[in-house]
Amino acid sequence: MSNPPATLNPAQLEAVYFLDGPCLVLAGAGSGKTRVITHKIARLLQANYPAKNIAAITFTNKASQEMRERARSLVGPRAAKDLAISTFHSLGVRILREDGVRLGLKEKFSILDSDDVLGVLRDAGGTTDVKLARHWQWTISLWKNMGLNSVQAQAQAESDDERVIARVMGLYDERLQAYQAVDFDDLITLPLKLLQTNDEARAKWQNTLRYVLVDEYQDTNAVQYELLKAIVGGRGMFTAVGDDDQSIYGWRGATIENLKRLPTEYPNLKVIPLEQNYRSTSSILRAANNVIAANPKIFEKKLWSEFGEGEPVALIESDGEEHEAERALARIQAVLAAVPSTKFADFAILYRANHQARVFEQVLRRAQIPYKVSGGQSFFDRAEIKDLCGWLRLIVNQDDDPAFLRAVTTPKRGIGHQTLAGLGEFSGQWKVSLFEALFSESLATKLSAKAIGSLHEFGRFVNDFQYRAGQTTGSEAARALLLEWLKDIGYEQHLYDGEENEKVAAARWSNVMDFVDWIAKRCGGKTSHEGSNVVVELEPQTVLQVAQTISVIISLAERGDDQDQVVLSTLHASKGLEWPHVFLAGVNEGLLPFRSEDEDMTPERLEEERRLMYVGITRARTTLGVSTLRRRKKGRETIQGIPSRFINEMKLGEGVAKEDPREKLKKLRAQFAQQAAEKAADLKQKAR
DNA sequence: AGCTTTCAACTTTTT
DNA sequence: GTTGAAAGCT
Repeated sequence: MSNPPATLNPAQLEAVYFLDGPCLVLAGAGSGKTRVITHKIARLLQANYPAKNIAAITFTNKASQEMRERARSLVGPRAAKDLAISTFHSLGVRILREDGVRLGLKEKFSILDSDDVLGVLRDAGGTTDVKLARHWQWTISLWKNMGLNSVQAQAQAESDDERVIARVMGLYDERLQAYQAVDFDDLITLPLKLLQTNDEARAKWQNTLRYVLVDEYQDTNAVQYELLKAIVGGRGMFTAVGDDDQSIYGWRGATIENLKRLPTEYPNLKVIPLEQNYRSTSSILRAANNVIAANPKIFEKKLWSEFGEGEPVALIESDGEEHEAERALARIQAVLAAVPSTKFADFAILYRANHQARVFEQVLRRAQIPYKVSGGQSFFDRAEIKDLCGWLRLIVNQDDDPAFLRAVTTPKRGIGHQTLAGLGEFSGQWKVSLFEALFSESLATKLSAKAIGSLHEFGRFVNDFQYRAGQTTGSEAARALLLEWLKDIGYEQHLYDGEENEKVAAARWSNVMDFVDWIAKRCGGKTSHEGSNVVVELEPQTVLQVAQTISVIISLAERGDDQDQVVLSTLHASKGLEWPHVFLAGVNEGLLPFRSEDEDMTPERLEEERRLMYVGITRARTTLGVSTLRRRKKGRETIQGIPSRFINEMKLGEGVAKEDPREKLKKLRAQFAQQAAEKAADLKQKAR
């Protein structure tokens, strides 16, 4: 993290060196948990664990990449290569690719993303209502994450609504099975089922993943817990790293029970709290500790740091959203003016709900300050763009089954789920991709001549498009080809058919046109300006070549980490990140803690909201502004704003040790010097 | 009844 | 700034 200590502190050392049994590391915010995990990996290697038998499991790909990177720099590329560092889901993929056959899954099963799932659900449940289908999707996902199958869900359903969903869930799962496809939740539940029912497989994986480290353990849900237990077995050789105070995903199935039950299920569990913080000043940590003290504790823990008192946490009261945004801007500009080494990227504005970003965007734009809104839907996440990317993926790789499923059904071309189920069954049997299966002679035993005719027509169309895409270069020719293709598949019509609102459909079509331009531009041979300052030299390319690099370009475009921008983010999305200067917006009753009209506030909900506040506070390194509104808008009305109870809980007035102002200045200077040094080191690393 | 217009409300999200 | 729902209009 920010200020890595030269050596490990005593608690970290204990956590790293304890290899004798189950271990729970309670890693407070900014306490160097990734450091502990990577050092523990190094220690395990030293203790003669082969790299391939050490598993480190994270939740996000980003965390996983970072972990691998840091492990590599610690133990060297050779050893790091074999480490089983992955997310829960990619571990699930690995298990299913190797052993899914035992559950009747072909080796090259497809993984549906949540858009694909929505499509299957609408189809299986016989609805065009996207909102309803989303509701189903959400509920089914929660059930799967609680470890229920459709039969069990039916049994525990408490309302007609739930009974309907349980029935749809049954149809949905049947359909996935027929397509040889799984959804994200299956990536956990199916490996679990495998390990629970198949002794051979269990023995194999227990032997492969001999030591397991789990990051963000407080975010695990019921099935993830069971999966871990199945892997770890009775030996209990694992280290769980987490922080009960940062558990903010209860609403999506994560359960803090997983932390509570650990000491009971593993009586010899070693619990090690990491309380020294390497991120924030004492005044920030005191506010954080004070807030979280109001929550009931499972394990005692209190953060402290050696950075000195620092700036007091500022309480900012404003008259409304616009005023608040201006105050935030003023704070940013004040620091930028006072400390020349400060970058835009040193600032974050955090809020409870996405819609709060808008006002800040306006104000920052007006002030010409670059910013990025994290978590906002990217251009490439739009349904219409994903549709087209699906097609392009298919011409790049005909064996890409999810792409096949998406392309063959958008727009509808008389190939329904019966036909696809037959094709899926066949491809599962003969272990070929859906596309390969399509031209097989023996398909006739399964499907009607009409169905086969439609499939062949589709196959020929894909082949033809693929051939021409491989021949076409230059912007104009590429554009012409793409437009002709869109016309052939009737995509514009498809958009207008699928959308009640004509304006929305028109907006979608305009996105499609942007996408076509975007690809066509890349087929030309000119120099192009990508973003604001990066210049890319482009050789003339065929459409197919561009399609091949599309995923790489997208992931590059989506990252944009390296740009110097103020960050606007939800509190949820900010977890795990840090900034020198943080502004917490809209800290009002009703917003944070959030209160919904139709659900009453249980103590548990309030506690999770409090943890959210705690997460927000602990993102800040040097300065923290907590902002509350005296008046706020609710719909068209302006209502009185009540400061959040969390503000009182921070006890901002108390415990400020009076410090010699000269001493304070010295410390601030030292901190800025450190920042500058880090930046220099950072630049140096980038230069390499 | 089916259409348009008006009005209020607006969680959190990864794989 | 968008979206769903309810009221109002033909």
